[in-house]
Amino acid sequence: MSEETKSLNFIEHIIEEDLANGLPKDKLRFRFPPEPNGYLHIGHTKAIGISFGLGEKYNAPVNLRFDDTNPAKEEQEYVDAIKRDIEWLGYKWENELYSSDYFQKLYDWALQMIKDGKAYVDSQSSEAMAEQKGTPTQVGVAGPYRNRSVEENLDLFQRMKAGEFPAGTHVLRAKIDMEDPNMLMRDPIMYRILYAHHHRTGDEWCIYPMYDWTHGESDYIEQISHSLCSLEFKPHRKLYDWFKEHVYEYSKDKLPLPPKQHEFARLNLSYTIMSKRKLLRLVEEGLVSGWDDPRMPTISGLRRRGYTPNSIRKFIEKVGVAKRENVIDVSLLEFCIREDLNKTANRVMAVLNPIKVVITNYPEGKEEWLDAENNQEDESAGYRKVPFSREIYIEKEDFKEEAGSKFFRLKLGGEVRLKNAYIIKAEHVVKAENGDIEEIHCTYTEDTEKKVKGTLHWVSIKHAITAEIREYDRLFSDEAPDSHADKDFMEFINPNSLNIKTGYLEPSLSEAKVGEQFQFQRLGYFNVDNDSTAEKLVFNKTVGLRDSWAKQKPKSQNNQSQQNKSQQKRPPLSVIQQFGKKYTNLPEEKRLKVKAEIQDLAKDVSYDDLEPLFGTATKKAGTRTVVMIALKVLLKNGLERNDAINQFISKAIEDKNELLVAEATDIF
RNA sequence: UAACCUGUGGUGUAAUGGUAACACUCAAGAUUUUGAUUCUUGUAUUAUAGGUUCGAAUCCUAUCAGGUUAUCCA
Repeated sequence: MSEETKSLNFIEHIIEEDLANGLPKDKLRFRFPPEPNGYLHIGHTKAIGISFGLGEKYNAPVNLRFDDTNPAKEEQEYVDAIKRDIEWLGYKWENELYSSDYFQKLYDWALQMIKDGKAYVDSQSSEAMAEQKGTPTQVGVAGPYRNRSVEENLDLFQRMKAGEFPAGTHVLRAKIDMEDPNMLMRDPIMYRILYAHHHRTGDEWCIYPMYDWTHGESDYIEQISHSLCSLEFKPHRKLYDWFKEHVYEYSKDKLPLPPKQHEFARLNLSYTIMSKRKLLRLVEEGLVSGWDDPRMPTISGLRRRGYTPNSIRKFIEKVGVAKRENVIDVSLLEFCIREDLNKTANRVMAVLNPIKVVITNYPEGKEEWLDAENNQEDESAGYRKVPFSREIYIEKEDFKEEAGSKFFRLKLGGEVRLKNAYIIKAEHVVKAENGDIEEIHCTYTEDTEKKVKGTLHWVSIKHAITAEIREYDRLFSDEAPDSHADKDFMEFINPNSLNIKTGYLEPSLSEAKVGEQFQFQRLGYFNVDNDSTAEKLVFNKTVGLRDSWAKQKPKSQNNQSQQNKSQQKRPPLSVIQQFGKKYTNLPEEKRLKVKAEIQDLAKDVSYDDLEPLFGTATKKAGTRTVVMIALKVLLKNGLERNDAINQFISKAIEDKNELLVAEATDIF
């Protein structure tokens, strides 16, 4: 029910308006139209989420339509993968459809267009046509075949279909306007000859319709009410509408609803690439193990990495829908998966960088099976037993011989709690000749009520099982790897995006099944990879836990430089101007604070920069006031008065705003 | 330098002429047998300049910035 109070995005506004203007609700129909030439990635999820989400919201059908008009690139493998991914995300399509189902209909309409003089066969080379097309700043010119007779066009087009011509010799073009400022309107190609085997129609056709001719008409045939796509199709809209208006004239009796296209900004994720072509390159050049490599932004990659459908849908919901370019921070995706897994994943203990701890006052050979809560966020998750013994592993970085009071973990002479077990105290260390610590000798107490600051996870060495642990880092070291005109995105590949190690896990994990998800306590969320076998467990690290301790350590270099950057970014005067906008509305206490800040900033402002602001509109009293404050500082620092200054001040004294008058009088 | 689109905290999204809000990030604190979770608090925003209006993020004009468009791809 909280849905009702949620604000609408611009597409929902459009739909609401259409409904208000008389579109019956049962005419609402959407579609998701992938080309089966690659795997779906997180960017597609946005488009999927929008169209299928709208379907769910309005209880309207959503078609899954494969835009399969280019047999050279498309394969059944991709159709299967796309269906699997959409299903996995939890969406249900009304009909599974293919643009290739409409080839005959499209062909019939094309014949009609030719008869109406709206299309013609061109027989030039693609180079010649490109030349005639002009450029964005220069209009195109008509080619020599533009005015062929209807009979000739009809004859040629039918013979194109019959396979009488080699590929590339003729095309069918819409006859629109070679001078249109929108280049897509300069007689776009509708059909080309292609002798390729189509994954559905086989060798039935040797002419294939182009995207613009196919896509909109497929929407129309399916009676899609709102055809939603990403921003780069905006210029296509004019052509979409042109085709639509013509076929509508031919078929309005049977197909009464002309669809409308609307465009939204597609999703970009920081530190990743979204282009299918580029993702394919990563696969083909072996930089990743496949389309479902856990580092890939593909849906299959995210699935294997341990992302849940829930978390991805939540992410898309949070990202929103609008028309401006955007780059979403990966931290939002990480937040969504943590939020989901925090509620559902059972907690277990695993040590990834082990160091041996010997509990000297615990009897040799003794073992205890202690109770451990599976998930404190979920009471129904229950308890399990974990074995404890004299020798355990803890993480290397959980121990320091000496450390300050901010280090809550184990140090010599210090006490720490072992999760689900006892409290131990580090007595001394055993070192190898090279100085490396080999063992930490501790004593334990059974008084677990005692208050200690730190709690560590651990595993009993005798009982531990081993597993391969795959830890991932971002695939690219650059925030926007494919946005550099002068550099190939491959230059930004992070060589350390995969780190494989052996982990020591509590024995309950020997039962873990492929796909099962856990929280390795204090480390992160992990799932069992497909590569796991009965002999060898393999885990993927889905995402780490938030770690405010890790953040503290590199503070000195990291944070400061970041802060400096943001401070340097804006010149002092523009900061002052910003203050000016709200200055007159601030509560007094805050205003004084701001004023002091302005006075401080004004020291770095030159008169030449300030003077233009004397001309600020009369009604913008706030800006004039802060300029006055800044001016005062400049005068105090030795600036000579001139006519412009005097005029500015005397005009201010006559103002109706008291703050401005006060500042001006003060200076006067 | 043609046409079209877009400019709201660091990031993303609301507010549809009437108190600029929500989420993530970041920071501080409380709780905690995970330095997690949870809770509280905080920093920070309408690209610029004019105009219309009692009142502008919203409408108008200009400027600036970014993006898109020239495959027989989709």
